[in-house]
Amino acid sequence: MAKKASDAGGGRAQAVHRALKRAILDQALSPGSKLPEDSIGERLGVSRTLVHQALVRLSEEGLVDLRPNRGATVARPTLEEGRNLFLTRMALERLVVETLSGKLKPEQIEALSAHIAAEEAARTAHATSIRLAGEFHTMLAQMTDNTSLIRYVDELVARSSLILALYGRPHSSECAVSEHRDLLDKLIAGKTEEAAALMAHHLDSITTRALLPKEDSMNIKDVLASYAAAEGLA
Amino acid sequence: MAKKASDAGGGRAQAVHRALKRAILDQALSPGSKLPEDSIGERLGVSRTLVHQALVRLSEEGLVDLRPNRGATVARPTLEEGRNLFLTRMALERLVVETLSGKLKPEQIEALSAHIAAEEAARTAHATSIRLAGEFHTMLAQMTDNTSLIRYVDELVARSSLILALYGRPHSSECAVSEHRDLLDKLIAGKTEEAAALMAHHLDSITTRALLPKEDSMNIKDVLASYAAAEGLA
DNA sequence: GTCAGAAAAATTGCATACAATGATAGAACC
DNA sequence: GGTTCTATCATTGTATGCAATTTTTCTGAC
Repeated sequence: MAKKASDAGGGRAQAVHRALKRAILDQALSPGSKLPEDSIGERLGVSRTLVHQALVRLSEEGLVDLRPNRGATVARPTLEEGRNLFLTRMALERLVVETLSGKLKPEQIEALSAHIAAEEAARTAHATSIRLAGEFHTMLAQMTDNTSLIRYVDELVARSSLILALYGRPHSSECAVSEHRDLLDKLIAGKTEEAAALMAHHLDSITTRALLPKEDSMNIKDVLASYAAAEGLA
Repeated sequence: MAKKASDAGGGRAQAVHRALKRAILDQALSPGSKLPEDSIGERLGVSRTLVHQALVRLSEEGLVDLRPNRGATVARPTLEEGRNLFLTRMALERLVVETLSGKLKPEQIEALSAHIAAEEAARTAHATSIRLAGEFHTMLAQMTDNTSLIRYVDELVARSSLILALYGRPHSSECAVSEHRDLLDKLIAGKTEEAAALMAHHLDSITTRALLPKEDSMNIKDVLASYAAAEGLA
């Protein structure tokens, strides 16, 4: 008989890692949330050991802040980190585009096309929209067959989701879907430079569209600051 | 009182990770070597738990091959992985160069210059030569203040060392030192494109110079294959 | 009411212990 | 002699337990 479904794809350690990662990216755990090892372990039915390992790994991936002896929290990347992250993404995804341009196989084109359709269908659901948009980029990376490239793009896309969740405007990812389709067209046609430019523009517009603090994500200090100013205080 | 020197820079878990990483990169542990958890733990004076965590982490970084329930070995990257890895490096280090060009501060220039001098001094010692050459690239990355970029370049440089150790010709890194100095000059002068081109050429020449199997690293099958061909067999 | 200090609780870091999986060696059989 | 089955051993994967550190709560003074 097969192993338990929850173990799919590796040991339980990896399962815990995936579960937490998924929870963070789905914003079920919002940035800044505390992540106590034993309550997580209890909830997931594993020991603290495995949760600890998963948290360490997530902190290496930048999804979790881990301060020694003081516990883990869901990461709250700064705007500066966000901008740097998108710069790195751009460098890597340019390589993805260059690698793939004119070399996509029919079934790959099929899969990408289907995914874009799914993105269009999910345009209203904000959270899944972000997820699907990210998955498009990881799909592209996957097709390069370059393991380090795949890993890094995956990580950066995941962190990007976190950043978009933190700083993104409500409807910032809507326009991106058409850009995905345009990009795919250029890739199929083998127009490498145009595709690369499109990818650069795509990521740049995500950055500039999103990387401005949205109103309701301001912290208490910021909120009070404006009231204080209005009253001539502090 | 300060902590024990061996703990410097984080918990013991990280100390174990650094120790193993260093041992691998120094080729004290050669590619393919078995890495049993308890003997390592005994030797380092820590429990298997920490060794296990370090090995998992190293496997994520590509320095260790970890097969479930079958133990860890020092990674033996394939030539294909090596080529892909250098492609990824090129994409990222181009970003490093673009970020740094014309913006190096005097003390940074000083540090880089001193490092290049050290490389020249160590030209005879093959192992340290590889290490110093790598450190030059990680120093550059560090100066970008882009944390994801730093992390990925660090990782790729480390893996590159492994690959050079496996496939590099005995004296393949000698010429690279002068290229480092040329690159620094272009960076200081702010000639971004020239610097980027130089970096590309630098990495490319490392690749083509090194990524051909050296004679004594061929495995039995390969060795026999050439004999078989010479005799008109198989 | 607030502030400082101390005791208690909660939480992490690590080691040890146990269970499960794979490797190895020996015996039985062909 | 070689092959297969089995029993033993070695090694990993995970849980539990203990010590250390941090946070919280309680107490008492001002």
